[in-house]
Amino acid sequence: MENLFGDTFDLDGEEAEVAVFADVILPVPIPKMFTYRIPRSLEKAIGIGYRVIVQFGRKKVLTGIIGKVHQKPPQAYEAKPILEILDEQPVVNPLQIKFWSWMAEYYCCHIGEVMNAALPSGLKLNSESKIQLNPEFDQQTSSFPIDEREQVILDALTQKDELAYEDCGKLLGLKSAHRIIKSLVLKEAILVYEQVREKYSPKVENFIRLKEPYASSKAELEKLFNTISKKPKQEEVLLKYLQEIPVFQNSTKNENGLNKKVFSEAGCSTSSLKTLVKNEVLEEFKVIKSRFEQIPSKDLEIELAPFQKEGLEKIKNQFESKQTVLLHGITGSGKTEIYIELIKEVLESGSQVLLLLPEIALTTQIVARLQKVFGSKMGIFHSKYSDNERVEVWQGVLSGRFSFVVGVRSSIFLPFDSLGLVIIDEEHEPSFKQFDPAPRFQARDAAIMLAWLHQAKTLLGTATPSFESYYNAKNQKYGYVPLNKRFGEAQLPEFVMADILADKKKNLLKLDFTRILREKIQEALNQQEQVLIFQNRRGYAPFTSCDECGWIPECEQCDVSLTYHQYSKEMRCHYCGFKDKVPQSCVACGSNKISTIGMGTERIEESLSLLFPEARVGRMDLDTTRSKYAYQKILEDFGAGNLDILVGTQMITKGLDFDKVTVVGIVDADRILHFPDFRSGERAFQQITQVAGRAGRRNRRGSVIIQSRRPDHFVFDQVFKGDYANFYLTEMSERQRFFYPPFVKNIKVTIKHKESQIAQKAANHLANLIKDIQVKKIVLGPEKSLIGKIKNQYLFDLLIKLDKTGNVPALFKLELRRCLEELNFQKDFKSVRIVVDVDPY
DNA sequence: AGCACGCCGACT
DNA sequence: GTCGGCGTGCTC
Repeated sequence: MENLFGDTFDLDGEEAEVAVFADVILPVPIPKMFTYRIPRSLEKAIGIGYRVIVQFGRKKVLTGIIGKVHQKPPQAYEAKPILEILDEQPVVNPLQIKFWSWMAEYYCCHIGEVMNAALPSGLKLNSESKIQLNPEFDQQTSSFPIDEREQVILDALTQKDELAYEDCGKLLGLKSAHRIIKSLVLKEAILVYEQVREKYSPKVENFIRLKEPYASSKAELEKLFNTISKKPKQEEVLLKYLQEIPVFQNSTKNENGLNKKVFSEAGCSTSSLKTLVKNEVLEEFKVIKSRFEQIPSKDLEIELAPFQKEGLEKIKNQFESKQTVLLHGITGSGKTEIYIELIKEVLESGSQVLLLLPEIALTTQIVARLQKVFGSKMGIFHSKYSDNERVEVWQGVLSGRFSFVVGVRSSIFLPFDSLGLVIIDEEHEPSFKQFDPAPRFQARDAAIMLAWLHQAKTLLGTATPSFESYYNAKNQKYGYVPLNKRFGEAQLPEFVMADILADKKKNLLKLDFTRILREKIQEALNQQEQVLIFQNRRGYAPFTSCDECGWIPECEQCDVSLTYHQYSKEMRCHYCGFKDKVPQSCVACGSNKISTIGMGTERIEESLSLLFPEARVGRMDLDTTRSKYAYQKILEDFGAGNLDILVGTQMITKGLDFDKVTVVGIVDADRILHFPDFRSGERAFQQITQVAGRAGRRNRRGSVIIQSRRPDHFVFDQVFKGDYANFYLTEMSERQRFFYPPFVKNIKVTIKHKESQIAQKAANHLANLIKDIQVKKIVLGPEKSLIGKIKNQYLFDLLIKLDKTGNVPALFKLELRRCLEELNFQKDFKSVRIVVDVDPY
């Protein structure tokens, strides 16, 4: 109750009659939180970050997260109650809610979408609509007639207590049983309800132990052996147990028991085991096991080279005044050792550490190395992890089991509460940017924000900084620490340009390989050394075409040709997932001369086998590393010397240290260079430098052979000299002249509709609305998207180049939201979908 | 997004 | 009539 001054006061010493409300974040793309009423019974046990179950809409039940607790009743509607609280402790902390809100605002999406990306789906609950018989219902006395199909449902419900909504349709052979169910509900014959199920299930293993009195009395045990001596199978089981668990030496050993699978592995009879359990000699019990092994940490002393020590000190110095530091260390300069030292120090101070790695680097040596140092306090967050594994990492961070996490892009969402340091390794990697779905965030930038929220430091490490980061370092926004020496005085490789066109003219180009590259490979093979061949993935998608007329199978719903998937032997659309059989004859001319051309790497692999029949050639790309451990296996093979040549995409450039690699070849550098994108120069520099870094580490000088049609391009020269700074300056003047990032902020808006005309009109209209926003900017387009149609939706793009100064971007985004609302308000454009991508790639 | 509701054409 | 296809509007 409120008095005149707005104060609350107690009635008879009881608690004030003020209802408590919660703003709940729900996984729906609606730009707000939803206010629910907290029932009295739950008031004490609720706060920010708890998962709750609420009803949303007519019937659907959803998991949400409490974003705010307050006492302001909503004006326009009656708040529904929270149905249930799922947790004893919050699974999300207030800092995370702040982080989510920031992300939604910055990347122009909804907080529900952020939550969707942040929570492992094992923590999200789904509800399923079910029906059951209404206990009040009696068909005899009911005044409603039940028709034939309704009877089918009712009969089914006498067999089973409940039926899933979807199954009712199947039962009747209908697409949807909606009408029937509705009618039955109206007749009060059935009840509809929502069933929620927890998705996460802990890993449970069965254990066996000896029961009393045998466990504590030798005499009893001897008696037992006498009685079962005629049953050799049972005796064997018992002996196996006693052999593994010396019961009388240590009674706790028996308490903990023996994993049941030990018996089956030892070939003991499982039925005898069962009998012993039944006869109460042994007992079976369940133990919840972590999905992650316990690994002891060895406090390995790592001796830093003097230049690394110096680098470390510089980083720490710069952290005094700067939140973020860019560590620009050439390949082989030993950034990992520096990370380890820093991580150790921060962990000792009691704070948490997050190390972000690009996806493809996560399966490599660096992780194994870190694990040796940090053991079980290090959590790994993988993109190939199952749902259950993700939930366990999440809970591990929550419980404090993991104070240090190494992970991919999405690990910025883990429930850290006291980060002290965030490291982003390979900071320049474009894979830190999420394209689809929303939130379309750049994990590096988001991590810097996250660190700021924690008042933590951020270290960006790379051999080839992104221009954005280097620019920030130059402008004193970030600290900057260069590391120019290679560990162990390893030499820079020798660079050789191979002119594709010149060789072609002289007929020296064989199966895409120039003479010089072939010679270098042969040399290496003769010396028992290894070779890496790099092929860019872009532009080498596998496809199928007709040899007679050139027909290429295309997706019916999208503007792209179908790609050939070797492992499943089918044609697939990358954009909508459409699948088709590999065509046996040409649809256009009927010819049966259809050929399928695989990935670029596949072709290169074949060519190499033909050119060097004695060499053992391996391949590593998306196709060959689809399974969880395939990646490691190929690398192990190569590392052990079971392969002479390894062909691969980007993957082979990540964190590999193979001493025996002396030759690195880039088959087609032009594909990297001439990509229609303002970042293509930057990318080319980065990729070539990274690939080159794999050549000749320790004591041998390696060679890097680059094949190109334009060997005189200035990028190559700059890469050879390792002259990043100069290359940066050249490119940056271009970017400044043509208004590219980092001089402006790019925002891409994509307009989608299933009718080309409407999409175009809407795009034009939106462009005009945006042009009217009163900030400094350039609006380009609308233009048909690179891929004009996806999933039967026509796409048009707008690109906004925005002044970055002050609060212009924030202001603009606010106005942009208004424009989008205004557009969708017009009745012609009601079903137009719009996607906003801030800082697109 | 997901789901209901309502309107409409097609087919028994 | 009844099925199922879509467009539209709403969700605390």
